[in-house]
Amino acid sequence: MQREVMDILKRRGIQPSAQRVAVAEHVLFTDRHPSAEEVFSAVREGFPMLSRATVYNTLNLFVSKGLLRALALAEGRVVFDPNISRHHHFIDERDGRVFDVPWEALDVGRVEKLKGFRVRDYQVVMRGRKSGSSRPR
Amino acid sequence: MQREVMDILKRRGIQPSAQRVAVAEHVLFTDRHPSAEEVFSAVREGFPMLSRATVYNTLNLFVSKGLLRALALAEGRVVFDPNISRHHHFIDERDGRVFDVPWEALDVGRVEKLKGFRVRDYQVVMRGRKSGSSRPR
DNA sequence: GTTCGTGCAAACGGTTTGCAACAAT
DNA sequence: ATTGTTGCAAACCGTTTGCACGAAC
Repeated sequence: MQREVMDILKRRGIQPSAQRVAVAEHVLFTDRHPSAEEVFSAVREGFPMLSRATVYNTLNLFVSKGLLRALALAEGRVVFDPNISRHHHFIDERDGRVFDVPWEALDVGRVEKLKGFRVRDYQVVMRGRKSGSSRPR
Repeated sequence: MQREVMDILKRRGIQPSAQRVAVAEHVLFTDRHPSAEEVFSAVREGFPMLSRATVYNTLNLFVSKGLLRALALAEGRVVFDPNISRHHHFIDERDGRVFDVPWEALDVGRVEKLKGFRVRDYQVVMRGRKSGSSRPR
């Protein structure tokens, strides 16, 4: 695992320090859209010598290297999404949790033909309540 | 104009103080999606005895009364949109400006049928470059 | 005189930056 | 020696809050 993560980092031109690998392990393989603070406390449990600044620096580094996307969907907090491919997002209005919605699950038409705008990227942002299992982890 | 704004506020159960009317005049009839800071400096030019806290309180009051929508589209700042009806948004990646895109300009299908999500509201968020007039105001 | 709105400054939460220490090359 | 990475604390920015004053009913 460590090995694999180190390779991913190197492939993007990121020097794989111990802290960066630890952060990567927690953020690259999740579908939970963690905030910087969540990453910080989670990683620190198994890695106490880790500072908040390093987490922020590392996450921003990953974003700039294309390993993560930063999402500013809800106000006041940015969350990170390791899913780089096109997809949509659903936000649970109760607790602010963010869920990925597959690109093929929705049909969006006429975006490319919009007059006056050169659309480089787009997504549908939905808000509502997740139905089914009331509070899964 | 003042008269008209006062009526709008009263109709929503908001006591129309001088500051609230001044803020309303600047934010209710614009398509520019101003931030709180922008509202503050703009309104203060014609109304110097106005504090930042009052602007924030007033904008939040307007949101809670349904006169405005708060949008957290770009990170680090919330902007306010007096357009309450359904519409989409386009964000110019050069300068972060936000534009409304009419609801009918796009086709979005299969949102209501999404398994596992009860979608109460949604919009398409697009990013790219505004074409045509390079820097309109 | 009670309620409501305001201004001010302080507090706040999330994020960034400056800097000195340290590790790796 | 140079370069790059970390931790710490301070700075920072947008926003909220506590409080006392003042206006309106």
